[in-house]
Amino acid sequence: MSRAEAADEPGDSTAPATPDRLRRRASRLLSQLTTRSDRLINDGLSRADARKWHYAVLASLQDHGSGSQATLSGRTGIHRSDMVGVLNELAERHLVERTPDPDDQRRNIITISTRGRDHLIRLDQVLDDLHDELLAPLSPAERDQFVQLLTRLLDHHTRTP
Amino acid sequence: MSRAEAADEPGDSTAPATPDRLRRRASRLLSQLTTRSDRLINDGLSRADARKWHYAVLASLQDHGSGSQATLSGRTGIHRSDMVGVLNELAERHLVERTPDPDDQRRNIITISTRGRDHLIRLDQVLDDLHDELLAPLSPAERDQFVQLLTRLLDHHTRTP
DNA sequence: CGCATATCAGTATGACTGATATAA
DNA sequence: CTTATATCAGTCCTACTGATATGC
Repeated sequence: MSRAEAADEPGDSTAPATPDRLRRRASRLLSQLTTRSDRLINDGLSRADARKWHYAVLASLQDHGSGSQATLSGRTGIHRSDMVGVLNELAERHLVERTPDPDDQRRNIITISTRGRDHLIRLDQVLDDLHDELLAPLSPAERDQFVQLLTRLLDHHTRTP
Repeated sequence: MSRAEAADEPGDSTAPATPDRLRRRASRLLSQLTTRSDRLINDGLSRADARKWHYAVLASLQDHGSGSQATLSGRTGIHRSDMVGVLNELAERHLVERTPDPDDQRRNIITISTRGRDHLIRLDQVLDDLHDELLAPLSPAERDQFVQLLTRLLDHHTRTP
């Protein structure tokens, strides 16, 4: 708890209260890091003819089974109105199938195809490598803790909007 | 519930090693958390007639002294072409002054005003509260570690693009 | 000349809003 | 009549690109 900057003079010429206060703001660190993270991931995935949304949908289908577009929207965090376009791209590549739900004519049931499963395996490998690059400076234990902290924060702000 | 989301029992042979692999990807956690963090910060700052860029520029001026727009751009991470508009907003509010550099006619020297210093103090208080909300689920020690991990990652990716 | 600076116009992206048709 | 779903059109924000005028 020893903060070496307890005494600062606001009217003084050049005496910062905290050295580099900008660099300590979690919100700024988050958004700047995310900008770079997103670029890294997007570039890497585009080399595999994919986007991060593709991965999210395919992984969700694989891990939690088929579902309507609204269901997938909730699972992946992709907005309902953006889901249409993502599924169009996935269907074009024959990675998912979109069939009308016989029980509810408003819904489509989205199913992952065999090709989709294969693709997902590749994307998981690509993402493993990319995350290795993203988290390069951290030890395995630190990576775990980082993910854990992020998860707790996100959960908190997801349930408490 | 309809039977559309029924196949979510991972009892088959291809059960995922980690349940919910989507939720473990640091890149996804980062971008989703940043979305919420940005919204929190933007909303809070807009109630104080400010944006996060305003804070970045004012804090940079206060902590590192006056400088050209290009200098500020480097310090704050705000893109050169966006700096113009930010400084227009700050100058409108008389929080900074933009004077031509006598030594180099291409440059403007940006200086924080007394009013700007006062405003910065307010913004720092606002941001303290907002970060308290942002980091609510974490203990003080965890917040420090979170900031530390983010800093190391960002530094790595800033110096190694 | 090449280079840096400030400025402006425009792009690409992502999250989102609002409206609509359809069906429950 | 109200709600849910899928879809479409368009908004707002942010980071960025490219071009230009000017001065070093």
